[in-house]
Amino acid sequence: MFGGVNAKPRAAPMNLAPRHTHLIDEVRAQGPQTIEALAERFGVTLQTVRRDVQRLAEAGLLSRFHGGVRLPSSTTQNIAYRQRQAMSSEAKRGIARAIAQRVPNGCSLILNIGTTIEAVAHELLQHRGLRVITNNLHIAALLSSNPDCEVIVAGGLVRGADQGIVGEATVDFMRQFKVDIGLIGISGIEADGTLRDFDYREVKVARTIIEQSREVWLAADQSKFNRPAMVELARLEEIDVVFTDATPPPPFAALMAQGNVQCVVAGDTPIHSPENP
Amino acid sequence: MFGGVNAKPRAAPMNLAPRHTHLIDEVRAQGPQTIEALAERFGVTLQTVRRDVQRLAEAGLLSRFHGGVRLPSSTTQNIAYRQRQAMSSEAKRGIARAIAQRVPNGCSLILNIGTTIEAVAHELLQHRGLRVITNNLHIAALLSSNPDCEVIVAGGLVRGADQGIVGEATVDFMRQFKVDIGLIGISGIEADGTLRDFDYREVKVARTIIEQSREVWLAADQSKFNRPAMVELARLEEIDVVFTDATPPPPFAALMAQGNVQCVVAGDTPIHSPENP
DNA sequence: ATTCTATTGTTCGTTTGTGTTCGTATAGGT
DNA sequence: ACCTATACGAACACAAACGAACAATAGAAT
Repeated sequence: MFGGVNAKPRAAPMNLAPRHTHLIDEVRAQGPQTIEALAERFGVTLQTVRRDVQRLAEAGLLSRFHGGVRLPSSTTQNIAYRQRQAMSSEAKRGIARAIAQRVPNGCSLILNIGTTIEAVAHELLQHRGLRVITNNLHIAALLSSNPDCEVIVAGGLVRGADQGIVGEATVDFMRQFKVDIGLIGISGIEADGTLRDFDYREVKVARTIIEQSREVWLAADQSKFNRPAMVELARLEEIDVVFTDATPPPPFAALMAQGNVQCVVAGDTPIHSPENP
Repeated sequence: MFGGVNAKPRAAPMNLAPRHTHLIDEVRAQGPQTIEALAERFGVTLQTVRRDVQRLAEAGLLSRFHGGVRLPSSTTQNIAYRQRQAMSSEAKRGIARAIAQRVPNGCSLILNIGTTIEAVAHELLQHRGLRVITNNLHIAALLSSNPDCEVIVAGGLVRGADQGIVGEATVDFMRQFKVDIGLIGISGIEADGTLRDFDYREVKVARTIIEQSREVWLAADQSKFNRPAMVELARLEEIDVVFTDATPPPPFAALMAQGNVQCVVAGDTPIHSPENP
């Protein structure tokens, strides 16, 4: 044909070539890379790398800067605002990290409602072979983006306030499973050693989690100690490990010791890696 | 020389040829393969491999790129899903609006997986007194922000690609309920009147939805007609109303009439409000 | 036996990916 | 603020891969 003016039909639905996936892997593994380094790494032209990078950036998989690329800020996933909000608290993040470090790869977990627990889920994104059961929609959506994590969401009524799943059906559903670690958040711990929450439907779920877990961990920042709440959930003695961000006030140290409850204060504890962090 | 050594038991419309299975095994074992390598491996021409690969890719069993194929990775599927979500959004919205207009306030619904169904959920945000059961995380999160809507999410395994919930547990959970309207999406409707999908786990859920609904509505844009898919889900006669965005091609009008299936084409139909709009 | 259908091979026009060149935009130093 | 080295993106050329159409073949249905 002669130099006809071809109306370009617009290349829309492209699939990823193998080099594209390797390119992402490279950036994931090595951190930010220059275009030149990538070109040499794959034995192609600079222009070719630029084209690759442009597409990947358009798809939101990479973030480019003058001269190179890096991973997009905080792993691209469309996390809800309240989730970022949850992550923004330094104390929560510290607790979350302390917990995540002690979760071995390949184990089974139950995670329940609460912004602290959501922070933990975020820290678990890099773990491998986890099997997670949760009654928190945010956590389910977040962790299902980890291809190496099997996520099971509990059925039941969705609470509008925090997208938590509660109710009888949820309890029934949870009873089908038995996991290595049950991780729960809480509204308040009173001085008599009772754990309490506000929503009795959520309390029933938490109780079930305790029953169905071989080991029970509690995440509770310092504001929870001596905070009153309506419904009794459990007693401190039923917990195996408490994670918090500051040494608890007087009555609680004794209570924990007496109940044989281990207490981990995020930040100031030595980290002896469990199996394979 | 192609010695068709294997006697095929049945020449069903869309079954897996033996080479297809081997082809997937090969990719599973060896990783990404070029079309040329596969052609040589099986002693057939490039074009034949392309045809095989095209089918398998449509079924979601493989992911193809220029020059070859690989196993579909969860990131790949995720991208594909977002592209689908962005695609033909105008048609989807039209269908969604037509459906939402016919959903009376205060009724109970089941919504399943699919981008079109998600669009419907969007249009239902202003309805009041709905009770919605869904196995789609996006829909659950979306509708739970409507304070006047009771959302029940089904339990089960979360599929990474589209945050759909599938599996045995999901089916069991769904069986607890009986609703006014079951609304399902679909991958393809063949000319013989069978509704088909790609993921058999999702098919089981859809079947259950049909069983547990007093009335079954189907949302299917025009691209779904005559689109082949692997797993049979149901027959057209089991549907009460089909919602689409353009008059279906010839064979389907007759099929619907014969099966006593009402067909609503979004946009060109008069809207007689059902009970209370 | 014949007819029909599904699958494969063949051909050819079109699309896509890559390398090359060149004018423009950007970052960093003086 | 200026200047310069370097990165960037558009345009073109070429080869490989792709998909549609047609012909050939084997197996099943009649």
